Amino acid sequence: MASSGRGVPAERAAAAANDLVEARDGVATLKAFLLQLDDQRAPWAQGVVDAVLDRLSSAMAALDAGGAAATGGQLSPAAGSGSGGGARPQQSVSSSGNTKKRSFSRRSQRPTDTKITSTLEDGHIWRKYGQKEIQNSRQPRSYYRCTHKSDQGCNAKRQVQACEGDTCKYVVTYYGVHTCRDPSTIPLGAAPDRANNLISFGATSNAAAAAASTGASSSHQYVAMAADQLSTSWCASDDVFSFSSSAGSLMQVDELIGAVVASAGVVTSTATAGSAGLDRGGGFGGVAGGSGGTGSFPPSQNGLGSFVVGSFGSVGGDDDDLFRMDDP
DNA sequence: TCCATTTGACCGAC
DNA sequence: GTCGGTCAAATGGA
Repeated sequence: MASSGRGVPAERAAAAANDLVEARDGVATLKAFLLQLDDQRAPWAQGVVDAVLDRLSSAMAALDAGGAAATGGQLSPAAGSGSGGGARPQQSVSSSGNTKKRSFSRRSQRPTDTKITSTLEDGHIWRKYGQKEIQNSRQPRSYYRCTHKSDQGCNAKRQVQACEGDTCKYVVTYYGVHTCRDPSTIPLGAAPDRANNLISFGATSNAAAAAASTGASSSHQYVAMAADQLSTSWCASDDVFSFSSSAGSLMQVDELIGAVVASAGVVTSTATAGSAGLDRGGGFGGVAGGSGGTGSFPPSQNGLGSFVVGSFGSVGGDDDDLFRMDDP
């Protein structure tokens, strides 16, 4: 990419790569800190951090690979399957003649989001296609794909597994993004596919919803404002990660956020509000299900109802990643 | 009859 | 060789 004619100049790509390295290191430090937390929300926070790490690694790999992505690399989790629907290579019959034999790629996707929730509803319609007993886990894992896979080629998937400690809660891992256009799940109508650089926090999420619902053209301003809050309000809230009592942690997180935002270029991204590309399925605090407003699903216990949408600048990615920031 | 779920088997990644 | 993700036939409900 960096060397491509239409891509970012090589020197800028190198600088972005360096920033990504720093951001990744910061997230790694943050993760190490989370491992020491004795808080019930720590696993959730770690999941968020892992998702961030995945995205950063993906972005770095994309930069490193340069134009390799065009050669069919596995850097883009959604691109491989994409809107083409049945991109999965299938061999209908093997040498044995068993019609059940087939070929498919596995683990080619990175999680686009991971969250812990008390309900399986997320505003999207899922179809279960498998369940599996997982090693070292008493809870089976269920596999879902978007019900619109067949008719619209939507390749969004999710995995659901009950929490070990609290079976009333579920660990939901999302893969890919919804490309479907179900009016019942995407109330805002058609919109650009890559409107994924939207960040909202706290009360600002209302503004996000409002901006989105109205298709506001000032999305850049909104993103800039939200990004600013990312480095300030977020870290100051006890409702998020419960960091504020730990001396030094705030600075660490602040640096991390700054690095992530700066490296990913969130503020300067070409976000467009009011997009169907926003993963409202994962967007618990968003406008899922048409119930309206923020925090409609599930109700946020602390009213924070915050989440992050976007792939931190969409460096080499086109996923609508969503990192929920409210209390699980 | 249609559609969603269940479940055993297949098969690629590790 | 093991594990886990996916397929597809079987099953059940509307």
